[in-house]
Amino acid sequence: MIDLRVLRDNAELAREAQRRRGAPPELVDEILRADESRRSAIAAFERLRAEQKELGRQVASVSGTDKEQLLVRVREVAGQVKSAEATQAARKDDFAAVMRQLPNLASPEAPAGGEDDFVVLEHVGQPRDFAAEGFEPLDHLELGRRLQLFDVERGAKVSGARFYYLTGDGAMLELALVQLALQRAQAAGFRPMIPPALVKPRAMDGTGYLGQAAADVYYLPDDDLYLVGTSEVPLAAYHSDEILDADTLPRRYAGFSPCYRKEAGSYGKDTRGIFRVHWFDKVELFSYTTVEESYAEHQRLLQWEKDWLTDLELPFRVIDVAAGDLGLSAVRKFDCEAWIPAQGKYRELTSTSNCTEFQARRLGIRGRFEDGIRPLATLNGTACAMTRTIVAVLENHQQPDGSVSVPEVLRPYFGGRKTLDAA
RNA sequence: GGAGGUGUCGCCUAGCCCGGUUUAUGGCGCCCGCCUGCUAAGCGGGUUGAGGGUAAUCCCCUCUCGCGGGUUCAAAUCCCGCCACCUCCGCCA
Repeated sequence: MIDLRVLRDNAELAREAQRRRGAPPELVDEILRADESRRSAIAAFERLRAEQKELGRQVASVSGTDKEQLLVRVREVAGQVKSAEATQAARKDDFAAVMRQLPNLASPEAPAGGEDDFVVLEHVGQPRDFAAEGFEPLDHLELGRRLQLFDVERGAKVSGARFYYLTGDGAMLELALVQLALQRAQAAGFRPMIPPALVKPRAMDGTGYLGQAAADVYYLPDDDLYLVGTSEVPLAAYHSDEILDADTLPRRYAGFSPCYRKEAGSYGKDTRGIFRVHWFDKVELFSYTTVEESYAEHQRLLQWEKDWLTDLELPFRVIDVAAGDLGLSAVRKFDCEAWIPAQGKYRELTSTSNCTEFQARRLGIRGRFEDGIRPLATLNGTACAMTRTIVAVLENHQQPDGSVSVPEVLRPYFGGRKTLDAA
């Protein structure tokens, strides 16, 4: 069951954190009230249940008129137990329902404010000066057309807007990125995983995606299954309802899966090319550790992402996402945004979140420590989201003749080729 | 999709037909002790797990026999639904 001691002890802190992310602080009070009535209902039920049990023992050991008399009393208690049990169950449900609405508490270190209040932590690499090189950069769609790397027209014909086919070297480029990302992740201690992309409601809700992000999620009503928007979901649910021994921590996984997103509310945004699509493939990093360790682990995930983008020779910046833009589950989030020349902007390529105990509580993921059993912390981070990485690689590594130079680290996957050229 | 079978405390297993001291039997493993040059063997004891109460590693309570309902004063045991696994058939990559 959910441990509320921290929330009780830090009710003021919790209210403050709620305010910071724009959620109603009354929710904290509501939760504490629901918790109280749940507790008293449970206590009442347990008292009656104990009495019933004791009477039952007596019934079993007597016979004749004594038994008949006892049974009268025992039936009465049984009735009370039944209603107390129902009350208790209802109070538990009430509590669980109100508890689910509570977002994770934003870290005090996260910048205050909303979507636009992020803080830029650093810039890595220099955007190319195309003017100095004497040519105007093409956007990824134009490059993709010339090199026949993907086909958005036929994607739309077959599946609708925001779908695409990766073709030829484009398909090979994705597989190269997958292969390299998984290899590097494995070398860094992450166990490669290919998880299911359809999950039950529990997994989706437990990771926090049925809250404010629910509109973005594909659902199959006939089967009561959701299409995941990231393999974070099956990787988090992997250890649901398990107790992991402390000496097996941290557990690190790298999942490769398709990701499905409705992109509701983004009509008209990023409609060109494959920058924003309803489906893409992604390698995702995921860690289970302790809350105390989670902050250092978060930095490690960020460092992994920075090294990856650096090795792909992409210029990028790192931002510290503001409290109001964290989503339900994260206490802190860092995004790496790569420079996209044709847009003249930095755009999100990777994102890493520390969810502390939020997902672990909802999914029943606990650790066994010397001083007892506690929820773990979960963290996730993008290793490589294929379409956006392809966009960034194409645009940043394009050459005046419309070809694209292959980053050094990817060349082994192209038989040593140094460029992608028109067929 | 169809038919049949199975699901018990870390693992194996008894109990289920015939509901009641089941706080679930036994073995393995594990822990403690004895014995023994050492080790093994042997002997004795302990050992389901989770949640909660409490200052508390004492103690107490609740839940726990795949999950959820039902019947009953009482369910591992009877009834219904669901899930997972196994075997066979069908279909299929």
